[in-house]
Amino acid sequence: MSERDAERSVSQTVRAQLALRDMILSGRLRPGERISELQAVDITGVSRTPVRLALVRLEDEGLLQAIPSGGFMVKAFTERDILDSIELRGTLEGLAARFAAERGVNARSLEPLKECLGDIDQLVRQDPISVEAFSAYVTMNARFHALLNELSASAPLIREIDRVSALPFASPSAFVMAQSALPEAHQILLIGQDHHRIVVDAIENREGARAEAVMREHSRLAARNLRLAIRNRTHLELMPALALLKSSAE
Amino acid sequence: MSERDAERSVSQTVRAQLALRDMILSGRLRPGERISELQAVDITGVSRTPVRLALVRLEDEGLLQAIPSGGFMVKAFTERDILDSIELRGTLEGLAARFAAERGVNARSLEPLKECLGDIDQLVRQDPISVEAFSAYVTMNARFHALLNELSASAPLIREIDRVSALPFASPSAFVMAQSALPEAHQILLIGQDHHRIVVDAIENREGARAEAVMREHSRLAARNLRLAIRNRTHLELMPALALLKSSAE
DNA sequence: TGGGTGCAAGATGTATACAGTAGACGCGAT
DNA sequence: ATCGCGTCTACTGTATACATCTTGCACCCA
Repeated sequence: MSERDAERSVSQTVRAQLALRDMILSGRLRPGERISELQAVDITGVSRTPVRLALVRLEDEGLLQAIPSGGFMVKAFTERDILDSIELRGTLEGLAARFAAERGVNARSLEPLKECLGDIDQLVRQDPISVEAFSAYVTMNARFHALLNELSASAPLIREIDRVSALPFASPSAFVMAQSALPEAHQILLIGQDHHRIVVDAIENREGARAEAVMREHSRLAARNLRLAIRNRTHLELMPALALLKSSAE
Repeated sequence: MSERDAERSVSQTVRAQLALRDMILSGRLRPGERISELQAVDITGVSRTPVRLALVRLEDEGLLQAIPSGGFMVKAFTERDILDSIELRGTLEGLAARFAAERGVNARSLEPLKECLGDIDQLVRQDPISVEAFSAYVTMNARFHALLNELSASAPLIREIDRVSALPFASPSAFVMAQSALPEAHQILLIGQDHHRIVVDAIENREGARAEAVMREHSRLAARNLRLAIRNRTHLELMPALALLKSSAE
């Protein structure tokens, strides 16, 4: 399918949503700035109706904030908001891991997870790790987390995790690329992979508390990465989500 | 302000949303049933544009489910979904309590919470408890939980708690009224109030783990109520949310 | 009789016209 | 000079007309 066909196949609403999200995350629309519907029409090239739907969707995605008198503005986040969102994700993923462990999962469901574990092993075995490997890690890591969440077999929980992870700075892989520029990079990746291994082991042995605790701690690696990267001012361009930071030290 | 004025002052979108939500929760629209936009126009009396927005909002509220080929259907929930949602709320409220405890709150912020505690005390002191007192309890309980969540001072967390609690069967007071018909009613209320007291104490003493644990356990009272009420088949009409139950034993 | 194809009806997706309202700017009066 | 009022502009909220797509039913052919 050609790119043009693909563009035609998605609805105007989705197209508008993607375009606006891109504008926001790239920082071309600054936090606090009001987005008028007509302005959004100019940006996206679609009419007001789908633009309106896209704005509503971006609002509950958390990127926009409704103005009481009508309309929307770009939401601003504090560093605390970001750290809290990461802790929030960790808590939810911890709950998912606990559910999986306590309720038990059959051996076959664990197979793809272990396979994924092996794939990541191969990546982190390199020293130093290439940028391509980092990029591959982001993909595999996302897959691992998705598989893990599914093991909870809890639709309401998965829904909330997906929602929280949709925030650009709260996803499991948000700051992995930024981390690639840090001297501690390799070590952090090895620790993260150890967490992965432990949580699978805990689930297999039906150790709910252990599974929960390690997933919580796992999310704090992302918090650590964020703090390191901000303090070192290294490669802030690898973390586009930071465009949403209020009073940013950018 | 007259009722008619009030009706005029809210937008058509909100009015449509309220009308449709009412139809869903009252069971007049059955789980799995498709809601066409034109049908919704007939029900609400507003045009398709605001109806569409209302449907989108109800979707991310969790009451509707998008159909891949377009349109929406009423979402169906299993008993497990409901129990998981309650556990989910408890986990989030636990996190809020832990944040409050670990980060510390000044004495003045605790005052309204303690006041609320006292008000609930007066209610549960009655024996037996009148239906009016149960109704008042629902209000005070909601206030207590709201104040507690605010103590976390975490906007992202409060946002998620509000979202989860918006599900009609996951809110802190969802099954309190049903409980009013149970013989264990008074005892359960006293235990719940004890939890309230403990979490305030834990926050005051900066005992994060204790605050978190008690709020988790607190939510399980709701789960217990639900199970009791369903098994006893008592006053299912007091739990309109159960209209959403899949293959319900209604 | 069963399966496939085509048509029709009704649904959603989209665009646009119109109405109502909030906010800003300027002008006048005190 | 400052405060208040009025007007004007531009935005959002709403309704509706049009286009496209899905789906269900009927008919025809094998």
